[in-house]
Amino acid sequence: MSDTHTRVPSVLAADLPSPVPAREYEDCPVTGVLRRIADKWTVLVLVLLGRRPHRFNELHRGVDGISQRMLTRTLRTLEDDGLVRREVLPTAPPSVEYSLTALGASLLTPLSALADWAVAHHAEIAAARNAERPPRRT
Amino acid sequence: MSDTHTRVPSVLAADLPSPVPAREYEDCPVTGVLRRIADKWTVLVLVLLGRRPHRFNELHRGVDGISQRMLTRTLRTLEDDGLVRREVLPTAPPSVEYSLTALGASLLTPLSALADWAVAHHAEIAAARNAERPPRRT
DNA sequence: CCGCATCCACGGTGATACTG
DNA sequence: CAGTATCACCGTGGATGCGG
Repeated sequence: MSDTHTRVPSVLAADLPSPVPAREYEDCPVTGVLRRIADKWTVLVLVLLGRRPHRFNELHRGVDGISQRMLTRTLRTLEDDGLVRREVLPTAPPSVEYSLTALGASLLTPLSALADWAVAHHAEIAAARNAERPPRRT
Repeated sequence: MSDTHTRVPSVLAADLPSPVPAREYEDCPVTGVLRRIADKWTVLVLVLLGRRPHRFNELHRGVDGISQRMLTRTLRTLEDDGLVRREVLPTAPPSVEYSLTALGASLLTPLSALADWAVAHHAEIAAARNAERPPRRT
């Protein structure tokens, strides 16, 4: 594996000029969306909601280790971004159901592609990370 | 758009039991890889290197706004994870060339899927974010 | 049951200056 | 040219307790 700077399909190779002007990366949808979902809990919540709607404490129990604060924050941000829908059910006491919007559901597909890559290659990354570094020659 | 918790293909829906045990998300390759590449500059550097190899200052000029410090850090981490290869060229003065490894190049494909989604939907996210919030009824 | 407020620790990021 | 070193800021996230 030596010459691997292949032509990349899709927007990754197509969109960015070089030098990259400031707006191209500050407003970069790719980086923006990535940072949006790359926090500690968002992906897991999306995955659970991708299976079926959940109530708040159901998610709280389902995502082991998450605090109420972070679950609330995560759900609120997902709701604000239109990825998750919040519905107050007329029960007693009131319960709240969270489910994916169409937008949120559509995100799961490309997320799956990245997930597959991660599952397939994370061991290689871990191996490379643990390998000895050659001395920093300049 | 009301009932959108469709069956999700791939590992996203398949792998995680509910309740999710701690190890399933702490070591979660998906979240791990996401957090790995979701910093401010990594994607942009990967994109530029996906087109062709670059020298250090070439990248520094190519990614407008990045500091020397962050470029060094980004490249070092990418190198440590086996996504980028660093080669010292026997010129005078010595120059250093960075290029993608096969692993790094393979990441660009799923990244493109997410990028396409981001390009297609980031406006909807922005619109939802700017919309008025209904009052928080409980 | 659901969510918010407060306090606090940590890491990512930036500005600047220095070095082989 | 290709980095290192130092200082400082701020957003993320964890713990705990209160409120509707």
